[in-house]
Amino acid sequence: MSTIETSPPATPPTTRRRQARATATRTALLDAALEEFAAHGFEGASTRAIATAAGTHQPQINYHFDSKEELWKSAVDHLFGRLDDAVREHLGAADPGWGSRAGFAANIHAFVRAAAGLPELNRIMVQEATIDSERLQWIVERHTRPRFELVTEQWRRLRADGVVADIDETVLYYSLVGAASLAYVNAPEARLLGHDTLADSFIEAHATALVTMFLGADEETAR
Amino acid sequence: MSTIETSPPATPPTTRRRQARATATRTALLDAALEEFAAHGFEGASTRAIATAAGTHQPQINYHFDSKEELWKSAVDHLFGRLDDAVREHLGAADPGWGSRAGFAANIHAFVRAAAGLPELNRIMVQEATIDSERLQWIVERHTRPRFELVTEQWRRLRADGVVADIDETVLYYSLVGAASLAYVNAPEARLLGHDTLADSFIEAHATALVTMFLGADEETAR
DNA sequence: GTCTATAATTAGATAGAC
DNA sequence: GTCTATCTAATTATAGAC
Repeated sequence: MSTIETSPPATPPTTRRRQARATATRTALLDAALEEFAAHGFEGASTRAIATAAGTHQPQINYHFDSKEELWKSAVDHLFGRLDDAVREHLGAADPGWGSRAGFAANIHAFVRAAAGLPELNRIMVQEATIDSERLQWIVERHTRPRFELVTEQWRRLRADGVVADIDETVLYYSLVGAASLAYVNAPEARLLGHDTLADSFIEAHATALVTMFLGADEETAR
Repeated sequence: MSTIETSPPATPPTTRRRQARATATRTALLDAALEEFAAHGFEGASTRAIATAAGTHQPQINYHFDSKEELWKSAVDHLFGRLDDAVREHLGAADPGWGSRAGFAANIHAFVRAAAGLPELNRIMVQEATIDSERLQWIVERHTRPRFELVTEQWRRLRADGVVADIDETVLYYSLVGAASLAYVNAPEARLLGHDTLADSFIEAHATALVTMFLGADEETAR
């Protein structure tokens, strides 16, 4: 029927436009919240400042997210989604998986580049992980634990097969994540020291160096 | 003269006791401030909570330190002093210096152990380094830059001599500091994941692993 | 759904008694 | 030097007009 291309009488254009506007407000609030939470921590961030940065007013936060805490959770979920997207993008179509030295190396490379592009993620993580709280418990069960289990499990296998160095998997996890993220978490500090850690040349040198240090020289290449 | 062992008339015991009490209050406030600032960041920390944790009242902070900002600076100075003490202690009497592989290794080992014992230090650093501010500029010029210059200068020399891997010194600095500190900064998170990163066994395995990864296997030992 | 106005709480800092 | 009481400003959340 030809009524398909006309707007349904039950939902007039004004409603649709209002919904689109509401979605835009929500998105703007999420983006602004990420920056504020990353810069000042949950308790130090101001909902007024977030709303102003999003170009709207402070009560909109309670309308769209109920509370400051729910806004934070939504922002963190959104951020981990972007991390997964970025890692997948950097891995490319031919994802080699984690089960070999080359696969683990590709994932380190992709994670370093993703971490550089999303400094807010590790800034929020490091600010929340310093003290036990309901928020930390929420983020650990929802986001950290699955990733921790994946990396440590794969390292354990490679280690058992003698492919990588004889290093405890928890030691490996925190050393690797710390080595991969601090240069971007502390980018403002590095800039004051005279170094641009967000430059492509730094990121590439960093990723390559980490693969060499954590996995050793590639014997395939050495032959 | 025998008057030496009697208390001087100009400074009666009550004054001395009051001064001792004041020093105790100052110290208690500094210790409490370190925990609060490390846990919640500068803006999230409450001077009321700090005073209560120190067993005194909130106006004492303004009396002893003028402002919240001055309290923070005093706490950070105190903390870096403790870091230097801890590193010196872990190095022991026979400090080999930085100028050789063994010396660099000894300093990595000592820094890991010191970082594990002072998690507040890297927590405060990572919270301040995420955004440019007057506090960040203060801490960089006063504490970070001298340490950054020392480490990168020594690495540059060892690298030029072919003693260590061909890795940029800024890449090395942030990878090393990040790898050495995250397990202790994020100790509450690790505990929720079921791992005690503050245990001696973890610290020792961690320090040994970092030396191997960043400096390669010791050829002296390999012979 | 968005706005203004405001309630209720908490923040850092100050005044003044002792 | 330490305390109680309080000031001013900022916080999150809510009420109600439009």
